[in-house]
Amino acid sequence: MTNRYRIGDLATRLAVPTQTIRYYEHEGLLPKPARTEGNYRVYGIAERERLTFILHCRALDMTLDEIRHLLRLRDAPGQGCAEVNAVLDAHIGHVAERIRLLNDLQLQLKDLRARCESPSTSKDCGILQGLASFPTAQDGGASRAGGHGRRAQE
Amino acid sequence: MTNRYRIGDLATRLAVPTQTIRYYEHEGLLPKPARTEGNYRVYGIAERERLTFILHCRALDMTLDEIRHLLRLRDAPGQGCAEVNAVLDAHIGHVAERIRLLNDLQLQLKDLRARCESPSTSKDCGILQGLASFPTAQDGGASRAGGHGRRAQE
DNA sequence: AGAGACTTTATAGTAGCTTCAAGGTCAAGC
DNA sequence: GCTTGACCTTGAAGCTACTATAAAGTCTCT
Repeated sequence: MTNRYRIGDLATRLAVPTQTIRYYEHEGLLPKPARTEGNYRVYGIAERERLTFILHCRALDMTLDEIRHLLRLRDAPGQGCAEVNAVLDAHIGHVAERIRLLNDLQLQLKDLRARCESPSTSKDCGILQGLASFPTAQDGGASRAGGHGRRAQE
Repeated sequence: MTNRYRIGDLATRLAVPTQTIRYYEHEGLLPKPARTEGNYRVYGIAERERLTFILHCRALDMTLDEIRHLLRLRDAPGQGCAEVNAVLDAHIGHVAERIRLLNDLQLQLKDLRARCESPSTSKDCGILQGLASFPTAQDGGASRAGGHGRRAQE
């Protein structure tokens, strides 16, 4: 029976760092596991499935808060699942919004880039001038709400 | 002549928090400004234009590192501007990649969402089951490199 | 008994801010 | 002169979702 794992086993099997598992425990996404005599964490099938669930959600770019929410719903099997749909729909909405913002952004960037096709000195560079005088995005543009976070580990 | 600002004036005019201006100074994007007798920062037109440049770059979702790079090029007006083009092209590439990842994600999310159109109990919810058993994105999917950072200040 | 792989906890660092705390400065009003 | 309130100062902590490091303890094999 391979249904008892130490943290490293679980980490290897699910291809996630051990620290991340401990972090999820710290954040309350995973319960505090049983311990061996030597104080090592011991996980069973239930925990493995719970972690799999979490990792799938993360792969879909949900925040830990969204995942916490889904886990709570998952832990209440008698409840209706309308709320599950709501969480997912909200997430789909967030992603759609981000895509929209990034597409806007891409248009602006290409527009800017087109200002300097012919090499000149940076004193006369259409791009640098564009960045200095471009109309500030008052409310229609990407503003600073577009979000960052690319380059997680490039 | 309205070409001397205290930090609050500048912040109001460019619609950015004062702390952010101080932060950019700390990060070396803005130079250390002159001070009044009472140790208040004083800004002139040049600083205002520099900050405008920075804010436009941020509105285009560039990182502070990218902006630092562009500012350095801007401060060397005799240099060719091929490097400006390169920075911008790289940034356009980053944004394109993020859009691609998010589109993938959106497909997966909609697929998942389609598993639960009819309301049932969460014990039988197709979405929760899908999240528990979905094939883990080994390397082709969005994985965890897709980046976060949405909801900067929702 | 000792080497090496694994585990434990606690702490600090990442990006780009935002928020807070404790205090100093300045102009107006009484 | 003194107070009120708006503004400014610095420094430190908090946010997300980890990642990395350090110093120590445990386990397994020979």
